[in-house]
Amino acid sequence: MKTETRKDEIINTASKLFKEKGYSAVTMRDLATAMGIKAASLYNHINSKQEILKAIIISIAEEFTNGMNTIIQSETSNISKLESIVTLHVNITANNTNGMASLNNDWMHLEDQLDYYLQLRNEYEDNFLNIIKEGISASEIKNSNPEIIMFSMLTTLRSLYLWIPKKEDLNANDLANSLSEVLIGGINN
Amino acid sequence: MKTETRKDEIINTASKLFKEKGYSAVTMRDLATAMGIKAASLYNHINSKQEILKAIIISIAEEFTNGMNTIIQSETSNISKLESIVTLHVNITANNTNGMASLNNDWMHLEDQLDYYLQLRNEYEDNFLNIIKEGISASEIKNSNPEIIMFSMLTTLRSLYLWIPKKEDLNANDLANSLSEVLIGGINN
DNA sequence: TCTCTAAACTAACAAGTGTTAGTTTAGTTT
DNA sequence: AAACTAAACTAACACTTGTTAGTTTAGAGA
Repeated sequence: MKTETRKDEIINTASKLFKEKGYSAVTMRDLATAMGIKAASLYNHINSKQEILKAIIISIAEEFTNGMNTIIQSETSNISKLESIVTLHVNITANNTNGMASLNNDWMHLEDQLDYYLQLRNEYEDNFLNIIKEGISASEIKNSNPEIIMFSMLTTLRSLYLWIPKKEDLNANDLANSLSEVLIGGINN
Repeated sequence: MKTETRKDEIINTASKLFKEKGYSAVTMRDLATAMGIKAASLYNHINSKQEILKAIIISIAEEFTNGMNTIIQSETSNISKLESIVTLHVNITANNTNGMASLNNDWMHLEDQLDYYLQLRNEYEDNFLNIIKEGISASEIKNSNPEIIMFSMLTTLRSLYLWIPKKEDLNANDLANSLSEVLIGGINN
């Protein structure tokens, strides 16, 4: 755990503000005020507002990609892969709640990195859907519309950032288990 | 079906733009361009940008409140009330996809009407949660954490606006049925 | 033809936007 | 003591923002 640089502090503060009002509604003066400095001083540490957004979103997106790659390479049942996906989302979200808000709500304001982000997202969803389809083929999962199953799971998981901060008492493992029960218990044969 | 006034056209166009980039990132000049007119001309029909947001969000929020009131007064099982909630979301979303995006993502930019919106939302969630709790008491529903069940259902339903436009071929009834199967089938005893 | 009206226009405003340039401050290293 | 460095500052820029005021246009009703 490296010590937090001033740049990291700025990015973390920005994440919090972006979560509350969205990227476009947060000005560099808002961010500076939250840091207790003047707007121009921010530029000693970062190059642009856009760079902050990119730093927040891309690193999380890559965490998801890495996690998914590990999961698809694992030799287990498809149900257990889905459980791993739930855990992946709970873990990533639990340690970067604010950043997840930007990933969900402000990705379209990425400029140079927009295409790269969309590529990662599409690959992620393709992998997710394949696990469900193979689960259905293997009779592990009910023969419902696989896209609806993925949609239902993924939107729930993507919204965790709204829910986790309200339940500080609940630990990540318990939450992942309860969620798996609700989300997967339902589609299990 | 009254004919659409110029004001309605503006609100509908605004909904579409707000869905794509969010309220704060859409300028009055963007909106005017999309309408094929100049920004100042918008003010012949509307009083402010804020009024547009209010018109979009509050009317939908009230539709949900009305729908929920009908459901809680109906004399059926709690499971069937949950199915009605799914249908309510599918129907409202299907005929105002763009508006649902603002309701989900831009409610915090409401000014005068923010408290009213939050009141409606809180009441809605309280009613939703009560149905689940009563369903558990009556052994209609698995004894899982009721808040997690609501969270899972509600976030899925709130994200329908992203999903419905991609599946024009699927009709609202089929979607509501499939969704109920996935969402409720899982928690049914 | 004259008047009315819906809906567009041009021009401008005051405030707010992201960002740059150059300077000051205070602590650390040589 | 001198030099360096991280991190703040003031001042300003060019541009964009929502909005207002006053004017023009074109079609409908009298």
